[in-house]
Amino acid sequence: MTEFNLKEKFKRSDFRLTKPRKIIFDILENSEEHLSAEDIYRIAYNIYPAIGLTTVYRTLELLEKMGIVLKHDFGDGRARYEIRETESKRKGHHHHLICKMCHKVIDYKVCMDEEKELVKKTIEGLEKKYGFHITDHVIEFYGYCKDCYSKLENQKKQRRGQVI
Amino acid sequence: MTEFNLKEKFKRSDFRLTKPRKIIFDILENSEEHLSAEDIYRIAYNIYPAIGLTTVYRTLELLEKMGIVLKHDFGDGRARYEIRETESKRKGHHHHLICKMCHKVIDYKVCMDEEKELVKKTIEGLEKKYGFHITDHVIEFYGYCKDCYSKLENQKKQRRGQVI
DNA sequence: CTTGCTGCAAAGTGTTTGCATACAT
DNA sequence: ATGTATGCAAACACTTTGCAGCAAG
Repeated sequence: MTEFNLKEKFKRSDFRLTKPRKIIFDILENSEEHLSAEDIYRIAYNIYPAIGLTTVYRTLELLEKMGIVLKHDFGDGRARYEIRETESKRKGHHHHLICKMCHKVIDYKVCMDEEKELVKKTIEGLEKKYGFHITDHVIEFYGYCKDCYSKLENQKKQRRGQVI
Repeated sequence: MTEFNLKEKFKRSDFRLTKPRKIIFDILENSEEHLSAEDIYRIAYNIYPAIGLTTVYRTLELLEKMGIVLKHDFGDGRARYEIRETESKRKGHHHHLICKMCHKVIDYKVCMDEEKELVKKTIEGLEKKYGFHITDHVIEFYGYCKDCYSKLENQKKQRRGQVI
């Protein structure tokens, strides 16, 4: 059985359960979003204005090293953090669909057993072949969302118009 | 038939084929690595010391927008660029295996038709469901390479030793 | 009490921008 | 000739570090 409470998990570790950490854990556990350090800082600040952005960065770094949080780069110039599915009651395993223009990210649930099976097989193969110890995988699809795609098409049309 | 020469492709476009661009194209076409802007700048500098790092960034941005180059973040704090397989005689379609500690990246070729089929099916499903126009996908496995993994294990042992 | 954790300010680092000049077409 | 592309320097934005004080265990 997986334990879904970061605070519990932390008490059992050698790290200290401080006020800033408690707040950051709550935010991560209760968010569906991909939060940046700044996002988390702002939310935390409302609860506990004494908190510093540095602490947010340091806590996230710690959580990442502990394998509790995943750090992503979706191309908008800042790292985004997300709690792992095994640590969250809310998030199941999912992949990402990312707009290269507005950087919107859609989580989509993986339902196909076929895919899970294939990923498992791939991991086994890679670990054997390259001697890696694999802990995570990322499957992401990049492109343009509906809105940005039509903007793009309009731009093309306009450019053609100017040339004529 | 795909055209494998960036310079040719560029002549047909509305952009100007300048000396810095020629050099950057050559570097990208002839490299097997995932180069950073700085890497490319250094190689280019040896051929043409008048080149500026800014130009490298701007050229890479342009190539990315044209869909000729892929920009990656492997977690070492700088973007890395790689020519697309359709633009290169050298690189076939591949995915990445990334060490979270030393940031080494292994390219592995995808041979399984099963996987290609699944990816195709997934893309079609996502485009329909979310109205996205998908242009790229990324499949990456993260973990620790053999060396870093044993370093990690040693650290754990030492820490246990200290506690006793 | 001990020492890990915190917040602040400052430094660091990759990347982008403003601008006058050079150059491809 | 004309307008795009360039290189430099400066600006930016996110992230990390040094340090003295605070507080969890």
